[in-house]
Amino acid sequence: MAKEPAPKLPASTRRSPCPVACSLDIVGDRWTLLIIRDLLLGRSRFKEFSASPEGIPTNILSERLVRLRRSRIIEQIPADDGSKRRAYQLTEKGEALRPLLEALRDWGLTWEKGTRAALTPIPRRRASTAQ
Amino acid sequence: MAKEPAPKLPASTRRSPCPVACSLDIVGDRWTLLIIRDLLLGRSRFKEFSASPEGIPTNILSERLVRLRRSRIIEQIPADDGSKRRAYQLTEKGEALRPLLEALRDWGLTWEKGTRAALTPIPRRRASTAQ
DNA sequence: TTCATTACTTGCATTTTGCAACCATTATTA
DNA sequence: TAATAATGGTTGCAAAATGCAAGTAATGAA
Repeated sequence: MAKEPAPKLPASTRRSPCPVACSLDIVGDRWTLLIIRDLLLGRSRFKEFSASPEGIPTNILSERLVRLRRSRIIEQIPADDGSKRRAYQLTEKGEALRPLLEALRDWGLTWEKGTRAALTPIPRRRASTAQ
Repeated sequence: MAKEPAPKLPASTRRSPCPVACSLDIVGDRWTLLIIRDLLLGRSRFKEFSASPEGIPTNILSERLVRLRRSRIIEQIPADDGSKRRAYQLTEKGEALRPLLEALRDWGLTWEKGTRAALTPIPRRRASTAQ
């Protein structure tokens, strides 16, 4: 990871106690929610996030994954392909962002011409269900 | 306004046709949705946005207001205090962001300790209802 | 053991942010 | 009416974040 982005985001560094502002402190940038989107779509590996059409730079992706793990929105699990590599998956806290992503999707579909649905409801996967 | 931020945000400058990515191109930063929050709470003047506890810098606020008008999310109307000054209000497209803000609020309230509700449902105001 | 892939890190140029100061109108007051 | 204050911004600049290309360490495959 490139640079330490503050130890744990303690409540004292928040801009205000407003839950909207607080949520934006955590997921309010151009890339973080795209990673969440990919996870909701079933993607789980660094390479898969990197391959998404928006083309997130690898240094940004790497830093965001660290930040998301610190915020307990994602966790690392053993990859289900038998290799030693690890995969990412949403925690319960991360899964709870689904309505937010759906709201973003619905607004975009309704008000911006030329967008096409990408975030369809997919079956939830739960931790330790390595299937 | 400080610097022209691209004429109209034509579809061709989008990172992808994904409606989530497209929405984030428009409202995906740390400040824009706080302005929308304030508008949903009934605030309508530059000074009121500026006075919110998160303390948005005035140059950022100014640039975001221009951008939001370009995206037809807000519009300027005559202030309802009889003065020559103008106020901002949400368009229908902007009001349609309400579920998104509610999702942000709910997630913050549930998962981040120490946040307090700020975005409560308030009666809608419609354009040209200068009351 | 060599090569390819994955999952990153590093360096650097460009862009955005944040802060403080300043300025032009509009409104208030004396 | 003149002076003063408040509103709604700009401007300049330092610091931080972003984006791109290139490099690297640790697997995994042949």
